[in-house]
Amino acid sequence: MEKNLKRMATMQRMQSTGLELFYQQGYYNTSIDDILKKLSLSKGAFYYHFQSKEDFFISIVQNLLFQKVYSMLVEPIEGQEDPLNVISKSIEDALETAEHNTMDFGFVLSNFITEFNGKNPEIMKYLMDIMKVWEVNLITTLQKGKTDGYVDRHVDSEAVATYVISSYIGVRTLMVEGNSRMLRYKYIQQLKNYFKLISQKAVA
Amino acid sequence: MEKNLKRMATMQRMQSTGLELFYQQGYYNTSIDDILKKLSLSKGAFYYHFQSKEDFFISIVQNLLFQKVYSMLVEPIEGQEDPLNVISKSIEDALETAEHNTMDFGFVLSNFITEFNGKNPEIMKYLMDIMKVWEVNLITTLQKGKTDGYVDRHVDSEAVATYVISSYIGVRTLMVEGNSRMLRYKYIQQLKNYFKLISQKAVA
DNA sequence: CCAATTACCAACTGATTGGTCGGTTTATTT
DNA sequence: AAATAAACCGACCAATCAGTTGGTAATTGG
Repeated sequence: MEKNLKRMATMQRMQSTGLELFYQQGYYNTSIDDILKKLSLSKGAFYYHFQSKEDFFISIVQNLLFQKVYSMLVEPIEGQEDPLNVISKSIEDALETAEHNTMDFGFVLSNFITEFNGKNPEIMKYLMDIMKVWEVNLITTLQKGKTDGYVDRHVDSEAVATYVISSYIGVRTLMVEGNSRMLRYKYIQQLKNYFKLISQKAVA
Repeated sequence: MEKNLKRMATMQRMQSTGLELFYQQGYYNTSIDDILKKLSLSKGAFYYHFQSKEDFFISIVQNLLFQKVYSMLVEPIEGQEDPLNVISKSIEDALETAEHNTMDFGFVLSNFITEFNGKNPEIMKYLMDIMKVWEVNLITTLQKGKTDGYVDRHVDSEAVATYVISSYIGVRTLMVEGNSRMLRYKYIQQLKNYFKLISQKAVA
C-alpha cells in the first residue's frame, strides 16, 4: 500500500505543477520538459505515470480542475437561501482570488475552453461538462429562489444563468491586463444592479 | 507603382489567410507553412515581405483586425441617437455573424487576448488598444445618451461599458460549443432587460 | 537478505518549427 | 534587348517537441 502512496504523491505533484504551467503558458505552449524541469524529474518518470500529454491533461481536468470549480462556484451556492446574494458573493470571491494573482478556476476553465476550441473535441467535452455543472447549479438555485420568494417568478432562470456566467467569464478576460481592481468594482456594481431587477418585487 | 500594387496584393493575401488560420487554430498552433501551403507560396516569399512571424501578426492586427472591429462595433454606434438600442443592435449583429460561422471580430480579438496573455506583452498592447477604442466609444455614446435623455443620469457609464463588453465576450466564449442559437437568444433577452434598467425613467 | 517489482533516469528518435540563404523567375527600366 | 531590380523558390539549419527505450536505484514482500 505504501507504494501506491508514493505513486499518487508523484502523480499529484506532476498534476499540480502541470495545471499551473498549462494555465500560465497554455497547453500547447507548455512542454512536458517544462513541467519536469520544475519538479527535477525526468521524461521517464512522466511516461511511467501517464500515457501521453493528452492523457495527463485530462487527468488534471477531472481530478483537479473539476474539484476546484466545484468547491469555488458550486458548493457555496448549493441549497442556500437568498440565491442572488450567495451567487454574487461567490463571484466576488472568485474575482478577488483573481486579483491576488492566484488561480481562479472558473477562469482557468474558460481559458482552456478557448484554447481547445476547434482543436480537441474530446478535451472540450470534459471542459464543457464542468461548465455545465456550474450552469445547472445556478439554474436550480435560481428556481428554488423563486419558490422561496427571493426571485421574481417571471424571470427566465436559464437566461439569467447564461448572462451571469457570460459576464463573469468576460470580465475575467478583461482583468488579465491591468486595473483589475477597478474592473472588478464596476463589474460587481452592475451585477448587483442587474440582480435587483430580477429579485422579488416588493408589493407596494 | 505597379510593383507596389503586386507587393501589397500578395501581402494582403497572406494577411487575410493568416488571420483566418490564426483565429481557427491559434497563433502558436499555426505554422507559417500552413499559411503558405494554402496560398501555394514559399517560405522565401513570406520572409521577403515580413520580418518575422510576430511582425506578420502585428501587421494583421493593425491593418485587418482593427478595421474590422471598428466597422463592426464602433462605427454603427458612433454619434447615433438612442444609444441603448444601437448598442444592443450592434451586439446582436455580431452574435448573428458568429452563428453563421463567419468570424465575428470582437471575439477574434478576445480570443487573441486570451492566447497572448502572459506570453507576449507587445502584442497584448496592440490588442488591448483595440479593446480600448471600443470601450471608449461605448462610454462616450452612453454619456451622450444621458444628455439626450435616453440614459438615466445616475448610471455609471464606464461600469455599464465594462459590463456590456464582459458579457459579450463571455457569451461568445460559451457559443463556441453547440446550441449557440439558444445562447444568443437568452443572452440578448437579458441584455435588453438590463438596458431597461439603465434607460431614462419615464416620469409618472 | 534477496529477488522482484516499482519508480525513476537520460540519451535518443523522428517530426515540426521559425528562420536563412543562394539562386531563379518575372517585371520594369533604359 | 540588355540590365537591373523586385518577387519568389525550396533546400537547408538549429532548436524544440512528444514519445521511446534500455538501463539503474529504491522499495517491498517472501
